[in-house]
Amino acid sequence: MLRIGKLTDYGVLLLTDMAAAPGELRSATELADKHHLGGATVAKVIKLLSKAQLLETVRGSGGGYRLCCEASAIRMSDIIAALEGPIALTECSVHDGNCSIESDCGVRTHWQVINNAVSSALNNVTLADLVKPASAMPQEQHIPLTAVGGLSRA
Amino acid sequence: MLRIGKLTDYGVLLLTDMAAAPGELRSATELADKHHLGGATVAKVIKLLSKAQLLETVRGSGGGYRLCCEASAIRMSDIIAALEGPIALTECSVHDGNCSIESDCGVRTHWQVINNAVSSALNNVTLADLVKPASAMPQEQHIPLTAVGGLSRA
DNA sequence: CAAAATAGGACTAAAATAGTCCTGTTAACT
DNA sequence: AGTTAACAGGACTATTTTAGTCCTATTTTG
Repeated sequence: MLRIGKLTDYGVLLLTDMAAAPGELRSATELADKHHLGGATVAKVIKLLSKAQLLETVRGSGGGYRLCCEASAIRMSDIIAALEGPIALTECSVHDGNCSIESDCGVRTHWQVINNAVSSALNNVTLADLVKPASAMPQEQHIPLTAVGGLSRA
Repeated sequence: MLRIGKLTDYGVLLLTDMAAAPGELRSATELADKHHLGGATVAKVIKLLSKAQLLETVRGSGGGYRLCCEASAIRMSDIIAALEGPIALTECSVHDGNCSIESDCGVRTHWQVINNAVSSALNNVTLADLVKPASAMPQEQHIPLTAVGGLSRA
């Protein structure tokens, strides 16, 4: 299973919630209560999102968080990058060098191809798409490879 | 980092190697030596690929493995599924039910959207694409979301 | 100055992954 | 027939990653 961490899952949940009431401030505890998640955990997730500037924060009593911008401007790839680090399927695609089998590997460049395909997919789904009813989403369709490549790390 | 396991990495390496000399039989130890990987580890990876029928196997002395079919018929999604199980980013997209926050979640359906985007990308990269020189791969290109959806679990 | 928030980092516990090993089966070769 | 080279399958262990918690500092309102 090509896996994404739970924290990212929570992150998407929280962001989706916030996107539903744009501009409103939400405190971490408020969100934790609402979604039945641990307060500390929510705080952790939200701090990461905030550090990545996907959220605007207001400090001090009465403060909280809100989306940095329109839901349509927040891409899935941004969210994942914020919570799991750079989108890369393998080590060698993130920092190019020193894997043990590097010398004869020759596959490294090819992982880039795959990474690009995935990044590209993730760049094209935004928070706004998640808020829309799922029925509005398109169905299966073959994408020729020539339309898939690209994107080194936007 | 949206991560794929090391075993999958090895798997791609081994398959790529085999794709370069189609039809030739390779033993697990031979492959391990060639790529400086542990014999037991290679055996494990290769047995998984074989169980998923991406490889044909010949048992007994002098036996070994070879690709089940043309490189262009082996999709990245097949390889990942063989080595990591069904392609799904979150638990709840694989077996629908019983996550702790299920009741108010409402995001579950949306993960499907994301899964589909990723699956689709992975369905459109084959072993043959990895064997080709990377320069032959297409560059960045915007894919409208309407072209991305689909694919419930091919 | 007290209370309600966020900021940031350190620590612990739990889960997933990688790696190893063992025992059984199949087939070639002598 | 016996020995050897290979695959099949599963169990186990160690390592690494991830999740979750907690503590201390800072900011701002009332």
